[in-house]
Amino acid sequence: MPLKNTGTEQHIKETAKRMFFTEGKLHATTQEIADAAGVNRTALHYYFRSRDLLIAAIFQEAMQDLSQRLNECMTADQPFRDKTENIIDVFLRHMIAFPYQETFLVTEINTLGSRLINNIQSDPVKSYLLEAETEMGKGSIPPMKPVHFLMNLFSLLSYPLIMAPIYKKLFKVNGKEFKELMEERKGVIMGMMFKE
Amino acid sequence: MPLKNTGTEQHIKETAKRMFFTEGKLHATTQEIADAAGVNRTALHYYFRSRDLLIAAIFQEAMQDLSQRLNECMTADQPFRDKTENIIDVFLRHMIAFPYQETFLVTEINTLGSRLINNIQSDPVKSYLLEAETEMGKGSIPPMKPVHFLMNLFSLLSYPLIMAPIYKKLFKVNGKEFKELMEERKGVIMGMMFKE
DNA sequence: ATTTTTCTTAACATTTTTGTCTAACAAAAA
DNA sequence: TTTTTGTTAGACAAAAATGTTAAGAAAAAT
Repeated sequence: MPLKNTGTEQHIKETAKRMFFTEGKLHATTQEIADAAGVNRTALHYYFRSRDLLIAAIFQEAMQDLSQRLNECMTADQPFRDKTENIIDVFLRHMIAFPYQETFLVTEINTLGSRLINNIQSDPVKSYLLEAETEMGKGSIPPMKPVHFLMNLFSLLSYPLIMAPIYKKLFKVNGKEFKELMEERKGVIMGMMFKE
Repeated sequence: MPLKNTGTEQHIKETAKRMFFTEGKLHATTQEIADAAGVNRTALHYYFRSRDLLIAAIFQEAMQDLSQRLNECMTADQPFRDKTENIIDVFLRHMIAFPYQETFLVTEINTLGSRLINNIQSDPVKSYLLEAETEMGKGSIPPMKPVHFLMNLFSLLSYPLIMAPIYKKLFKVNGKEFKELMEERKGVIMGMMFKE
């Protein structure tokens, strides 16, 4: 089977991801995606058959990507503090590049139903939660239900980037200044999560 | 000029808000909104003229509501700790009822442009940030740029509720259990924000 | 080289969504 | 009452978005 493979399929998918995950344009039409990718809209149907299937493909990959990142970070063979620091690094970098990936996922789930995520792997998270509990016993992090610890961590990582358009106005900072603020977040978050 | 005012206009707007802000159905069509409101779709055009104007009205009110909440909370005449506790109460309650209001705002800004929010009031926030700075001097909260303190606060408040559909699966909790977790957040957040 | 397959596009068709028009009806005002 | 005004619904129209077909170009295989 010959495959010309000019990379158009990947290119379309990546362009769509950029619009959804990076630019936060959750209402993007097939025409807008095709235009942004610099291809005829038919190409989009040639590779994905329908808009819904393109969305489904993107959803699955985003879910897969999230699962894998969680997996790798949570089950890494590292001391708890290092592991958490790595989670911050990895997720913060990801949020800077794709701030609306989770928003996209949640929006799709809300419109199509939560059965879309029955394949999510919760074991790696569970093991991290156990480690957090142990750590609380040692006293290096304040005692609370481990899920709260994890929600706190992800909240501090993610929310400011999702709210960027509003925060920029509210704090009167420009794009560059906001970016600098985000670079400072790692230190801030570590300070919040661990007793210094 | 007689105004029959059967409440239909308000009812349509509230239904639309419920779909957008509470259910997170950001792609809702006029037909879906009309159906949910139990009115003919024409009523929607009669009162709002077009879909875009309905969206614009909802956007403005949501923005207004956010501004006002910020204003009232941030400039209340209270000691800093009490004030912060009140912010948590008010915003947590709001997030439980309308978890996707901010998401809606940001999505609209991303599609229509950030000039939509040039009327946002940043003075009340500024005064709260100054108070936070004073408080850091006193040592009751850890030293950091005040904006980080505020972003931390809002993150801890908001993000878990936005991610609810994913977190329920990831933590294997049902709706009731998740709701209970959210009720616990106030204490958790206070513990995170203030040195105990 | 030519045949086959993959890829890309333009033109067209269908479906979905939005918007308009008119008639019907009710309630208030004249 | 009748006239006017506000409100609702049905039918229709227009626009927007999605989907299909057919045909040609480019690459791979024979």
